Amino acid sequence: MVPQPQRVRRSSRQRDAVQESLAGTDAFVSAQDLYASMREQGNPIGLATVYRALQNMVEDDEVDVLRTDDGEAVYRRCSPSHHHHLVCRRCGRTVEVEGPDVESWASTVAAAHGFTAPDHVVEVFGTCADCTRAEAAQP
Amino acid sequence: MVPQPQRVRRSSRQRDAVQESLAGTDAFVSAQDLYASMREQGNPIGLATVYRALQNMVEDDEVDVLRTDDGEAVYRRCSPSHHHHLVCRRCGRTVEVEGPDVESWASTVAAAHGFTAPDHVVEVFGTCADCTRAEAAQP
DNA sequence: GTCATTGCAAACGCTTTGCATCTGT
DNA sequence: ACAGATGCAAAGCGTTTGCAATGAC
Repeated sequence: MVPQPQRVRRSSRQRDAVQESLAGTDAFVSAQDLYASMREQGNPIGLATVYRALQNMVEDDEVDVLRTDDGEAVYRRCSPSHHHHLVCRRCGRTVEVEGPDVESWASTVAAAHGFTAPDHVVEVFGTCADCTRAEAAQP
Repeated sequence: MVPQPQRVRRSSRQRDAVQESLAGTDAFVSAQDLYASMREQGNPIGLATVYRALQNMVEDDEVDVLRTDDGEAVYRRCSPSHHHHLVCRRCGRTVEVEGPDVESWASTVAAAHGFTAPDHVVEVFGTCADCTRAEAAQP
């Protein structure tokens, strides 16, 4: 495995703004959402710049990215170590969780079928406490 | 929960062809791939029809669908019961696996954070035996 | 001065939709 | 005959890219 050359990154107002915006939430947000909210807050930025900043952060393992069922990419700042997510299907709030059991289960299953270099994606969806309450009040 | 009205489906040459095409493989394939391979095999069909047929099958729980990292939807015929997938990242070959441990882990984690109605997505990726051999021969 | 970054608009690729036509029942 | 299915082309939508201008170091 190559240590990957890690391109030089210059800092800039826009890049910092994206990071800050991402730091301000616990939810997975799309590039479009970020773009819109940054503009609303009087923070001029180009859509392409948002995408490029996010791409860079993904490369640098500063954010997690996953695809929604309708194909949109959503991003979230994350801790650098391996982990999984518990995502509220209503409000998008996210909790990082660890699952040592899952890790071993995944590699066992892979090995049992002759698969090597196992990797896995585990996302748990649910309705968070607040939203469960909200749904009970107004279904 | 509503028993879902389950729309009427008429049979047709094209629809049957899509089903048959899906039945012939163990891999997750995209709508575009299906479209291309069906045409190659002298089976005229419209791209929109492929998409519509696949949508119907997903609604009827006849196929699984998931998104690749680049946002393409890929489909695979599946057994009706709950299960997870072990997918070869090289050739797309797929094995359905069960993971009772994972099920319980997911609901435990959800409950621990006050989340209700847990659901989860677990996909294990790896390189299958054949592809591991192929990679060793030609990296 | 050099080279990464930005913004815009155009290009892309996958997917969906409108609509007239065809077809299964 | 009625309602669903088809094909084509056009539209949608999120994302990427070309390119000239700008800004960091």
